[in-house]
Amino acid sequence: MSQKAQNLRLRRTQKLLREALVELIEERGFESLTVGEITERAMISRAAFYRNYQDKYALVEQIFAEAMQVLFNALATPATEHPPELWVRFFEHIADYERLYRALLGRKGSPWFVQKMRATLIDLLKQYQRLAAGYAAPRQNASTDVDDFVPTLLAAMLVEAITWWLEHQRPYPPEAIANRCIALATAIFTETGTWR
Amino acid sequence: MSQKAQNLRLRRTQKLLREALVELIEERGFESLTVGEITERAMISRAAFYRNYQDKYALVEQIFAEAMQVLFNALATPATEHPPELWVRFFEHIADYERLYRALLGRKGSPWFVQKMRATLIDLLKQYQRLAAGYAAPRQNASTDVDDFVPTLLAAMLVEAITWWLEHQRPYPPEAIANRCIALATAIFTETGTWR
DNA sequence: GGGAAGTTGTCTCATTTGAGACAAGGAGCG
DNA sequence: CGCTCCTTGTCTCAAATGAGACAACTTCCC
Repeated sequence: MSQKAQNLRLRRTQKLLREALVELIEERGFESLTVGEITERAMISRAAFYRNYQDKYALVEQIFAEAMQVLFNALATPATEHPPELWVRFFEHIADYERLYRALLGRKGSPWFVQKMRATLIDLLKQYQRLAAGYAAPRQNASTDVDDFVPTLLAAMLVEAITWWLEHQRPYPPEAIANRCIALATAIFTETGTWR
Repeated sequence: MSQKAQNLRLRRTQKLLREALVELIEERGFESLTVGEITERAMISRAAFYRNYQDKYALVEQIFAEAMQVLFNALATPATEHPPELWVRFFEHIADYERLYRALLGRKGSPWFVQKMRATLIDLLKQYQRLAAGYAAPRQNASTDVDDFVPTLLAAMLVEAITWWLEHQRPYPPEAIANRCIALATAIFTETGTWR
């Protein structure tokens, strides 16, 4: 992975594939795409694709994993940040990768990827939940009472929020959508007693 | 040439270089660009550049030559076309390659390329002149009395027209600018007695 | 003038890629 | 069912590229 990252040819191949993928999803949707179409648009050989990826899903997974890495690095930069800032940065990240997320989550996107995005958000939400709980009132045995129910519903809500935001040409800035989502999340956490 | 054209890697390398070149000209101008900058942006190695091109001028020459080839193919498609159609197609071609020509001819472009463009247009104008003369009144010894003076001035005028058109966001369609240029050219040809 | 830094143009060798063929397995259709 | 067409996933060998070093040259700045 670190070996690959510094190899110009592999990075270039991946970049060309990523751009071709986004273009083709916008034109024809993800599910019906063939590996041959993607590689033709990307101007690389089909053999080179299969040397680097198992299938088109593996390509998306790598692209998504790298985007998440960028996000986590951005989130980790100032260590002493307050929780709300996290979600602003999250939506800023979404805005940075707008074309990618709109393609994958939108009408022509992939149910499979939507599911993947939800799973990632569930993890992020559980981390956030622990963090917020820690800020509010540190407990001795906080590690066991975090269950999946509320994060699962919130993740679905967030994916919808992202999709709506991107498909409506981002009607307001990242801060605004982040704050609205935080308000909703806080309400739900409070309501269900999971929060504080 | 025909060998190279069907080689995916060479075509891809050229395409990446062309896009990087246009981007960098827009940002920093042509003259001060280094080969290293272009190859870095294009995500290819400097060694690969020098394997395929002598220097950055050779790169521009190839890009321009291929654009001209596309134009000539477009011009040649219907053989029984009237002269005016030629210039409409010419400006349509300019519009197709807008970014390239704007970068190379505009403020951040290259005097060297402007000169090259003029030379190409002089050739095209002389062909057009012979063609028009042939349509109007075929002569026995038409090949000797075509001199360079009027084509040279007209070419300079055309380059200015193209540059103006592109730098003003193409205020009217190809047909309109073509017809205006034809009107001017006809006036000059008529005035100097070179026409008919 | 002279030194430092950057650029050019060239080279070699390891690595990645392209072309093309192949079997296997759908998907659509008569 | 059987047929055709397309896609997948894998393989080999030839060809292009990447990394890195190099001398020669320019530019810039002291």
